[in-house]
Amino acid sequence: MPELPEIETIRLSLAPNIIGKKIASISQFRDNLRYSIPKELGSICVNQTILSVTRRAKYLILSLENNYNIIIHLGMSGRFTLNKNLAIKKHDHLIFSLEGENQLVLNDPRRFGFVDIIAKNHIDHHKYFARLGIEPLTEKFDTAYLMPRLAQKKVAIKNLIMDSSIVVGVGNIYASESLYLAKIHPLKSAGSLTEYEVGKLVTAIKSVLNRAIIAGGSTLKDFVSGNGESGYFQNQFNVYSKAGEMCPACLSAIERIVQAGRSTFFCSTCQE
DNA sequence: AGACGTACCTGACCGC
DNA sequence: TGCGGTCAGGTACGTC
Repeated sequence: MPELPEIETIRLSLAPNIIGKKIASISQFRDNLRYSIPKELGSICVNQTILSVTRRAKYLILSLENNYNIIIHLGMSGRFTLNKNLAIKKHDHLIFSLEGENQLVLNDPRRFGFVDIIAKNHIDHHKYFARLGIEPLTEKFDTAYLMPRLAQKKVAIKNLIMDSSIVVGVGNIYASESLYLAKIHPLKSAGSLTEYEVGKLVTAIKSVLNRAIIAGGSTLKDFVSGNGESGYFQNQFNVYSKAGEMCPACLSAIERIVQAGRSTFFCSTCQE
């Protein structure tokens, strides 16, 4: 499900409703998602107030007053929503009951997501965070940053922009959409891009991600914000999931190929 | 090192 | 109606 814009959408929708709220209790319905859920989750979180909700890459981070962070990754199919004491649904794995009647519910059918607890001052050294590249929506992500990291690389540019050790948050949807916008062929080797092309790519990534956040993310099947609302950026896709349909610019048929086991969509006329 | 493939898991969809 | 195959937004790890 979620790439950077979807996680950011969840963060924006949850923040005003959970910051300052105390976690009254935790209900846990299984021991593990992709990885084990820490046994000390309850003892660390209960009776703690949530001070902030931030995002790093595709991780949601709930900071507690005791200097611990709850780390949540939604994998491919996770939802993290604020509900009012509804009945427990299939694939609800973890419920944070807040003071009052609201509950934060983690629901994840495929269980590719995971949850961890990290002491605040250790987060950058944690194994999930230590090797992460920079955030694409910061000023530091620019041609000067990216150019030397592409140099000499034979890997296809599509795979490279999905490499979280270089730049985080660009998943399979937004990789295809960004390359289309930059008019760069997804199979092109990263090291062969000119400085001009790298500049266009940087601009395209920022533009696609920002527009997706404004649209509340992309709902392909089941994405919803923290308030349960669908996104609508999927209506603005130019190429993703549109094999055989017409390129909006040149009317050629959009093609689908497979790279590193993932579908890539592009226009071979516009993206040379 | 880098380029792959595989594993993790459920559900939706398609053709037969 | 059911069965088998394919595909799906992500990440870590193993192997050449």
